[in-house]
Amino acid sequence: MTTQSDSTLPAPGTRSARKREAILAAATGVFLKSGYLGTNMDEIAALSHVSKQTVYKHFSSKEALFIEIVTGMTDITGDAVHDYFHPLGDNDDLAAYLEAYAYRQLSIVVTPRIMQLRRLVIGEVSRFPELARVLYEHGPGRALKILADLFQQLDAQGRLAIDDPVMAAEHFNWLVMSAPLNRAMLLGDDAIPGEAHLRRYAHEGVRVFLAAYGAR
Amino acid sequence: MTTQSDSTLPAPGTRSARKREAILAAATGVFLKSGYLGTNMDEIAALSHVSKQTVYKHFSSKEALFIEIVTGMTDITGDAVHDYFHPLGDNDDLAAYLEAYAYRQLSIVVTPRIMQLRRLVIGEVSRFPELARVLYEHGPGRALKILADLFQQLDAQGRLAIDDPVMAAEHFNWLVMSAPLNRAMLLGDDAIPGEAHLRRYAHEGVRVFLAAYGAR
DNA sequence: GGCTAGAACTAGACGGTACAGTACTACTCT
DNA sequence: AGAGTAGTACTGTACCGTCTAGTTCTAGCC
Repeated sequence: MTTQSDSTLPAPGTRSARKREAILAAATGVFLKSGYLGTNMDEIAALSHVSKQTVYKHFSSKEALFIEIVTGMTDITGDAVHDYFHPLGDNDDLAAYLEAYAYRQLSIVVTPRIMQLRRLVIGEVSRFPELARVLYEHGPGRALKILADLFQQLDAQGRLAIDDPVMAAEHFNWLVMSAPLNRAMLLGDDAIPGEAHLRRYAHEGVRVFLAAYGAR
Repeated sequence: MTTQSDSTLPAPGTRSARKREAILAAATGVFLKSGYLGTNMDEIAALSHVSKQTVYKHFSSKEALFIEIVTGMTDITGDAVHDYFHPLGDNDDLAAYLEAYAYRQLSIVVTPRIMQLRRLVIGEVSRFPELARVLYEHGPGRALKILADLFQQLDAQGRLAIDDPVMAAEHFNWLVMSAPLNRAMLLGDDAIPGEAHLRRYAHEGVRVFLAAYGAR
């Protein structure tokens, strides 16, 4: 699931690999701060304490470096949300289970770095449509698929009453995520709600969801 | 509510005013297509069949022109959503009323131009935080305020059962808007759902909302 | 350990291009 | 007549990607 600019990466731990990591780290910061066009390669070189030559030895162009960074962050974030996903046991409390899932997702996504990544990718949809598609599929798309499967199962078990699992997944996902996400997208990182608020969004979102889709 | 770059606008209908409109129209297209940094003033001048001198006679800088365009579009769109807002009569069907409101909002916002405006503003949050704040307040912020007031009234009338009107407004708003909005934000204008789909989002959103907040 | 060949890296200059905003002269609409 | 505009050259700056010459690291071998 990882993408790399070249077929050969330097062996980990070597000087080359360390430089490469330094470049990636610095470039990530600069791209997130200044956007694609607003970023210049001299600043990246300076910030990573590396010569521009070395930057171009590791990444063939500004565009390649940008793509590498965005896909990397996208992969890592998507994995973080779903890696700890454990199935629901027959005797587990459904509301608590959904709330825990909702809160984990919120607390990972509604984060300054990830919010800025979203802003960056959204701003570049026309220049890099493929990148935005990947972000959608590794983010909301993946979550929606998992939730739809889960809800279909729970419907079959009689624990939920669901006609259209995909619609239900969308409702669940956005009931929980939308309010804090959209606020933070436009109002900036200062508008990111604290932990208590996020827990409340998770709780109330699940409450509404179960009122509409709970087994009768 | 309208913003203007200078305190004096040319009298409408004059050559000056016509040129100004031509510049605004052309610049809108270019900014929406290429973003702030990706836009160049020569292209705007050429597209509006006007010399660069004239562009700078009407707008003091690229930044001023950009701000003018974004605030203008934001104002117009916010007004379009709420101008036709008529209050709910005592005997009107609540579900139908909410569905109509939801559909109107969807059909205005989930539109190539407005989606591209959102992408543009979101991508420039760090460069123009004030612009993003204005977009939030004239868009979601305004809608949330109106909905919260409405829900509070309906709760007092016993037609809804609502503890927290703001939370309810957020749930309503995003139940309806989020799925199509987020798809289109990242997947591009081709992913904008057709009318039938938008109606279904409005219908299902209202259904879930009423299941959770309907009077018992 | 010490030695060497080759790879990786540094520092900065440079070519080429793009572009915001200005200057200047001639034209044209009111 | 005179304000507004066209056309276009120009200034100054920014920046991607390359090049060059000199330096430092690394891996393998004695």
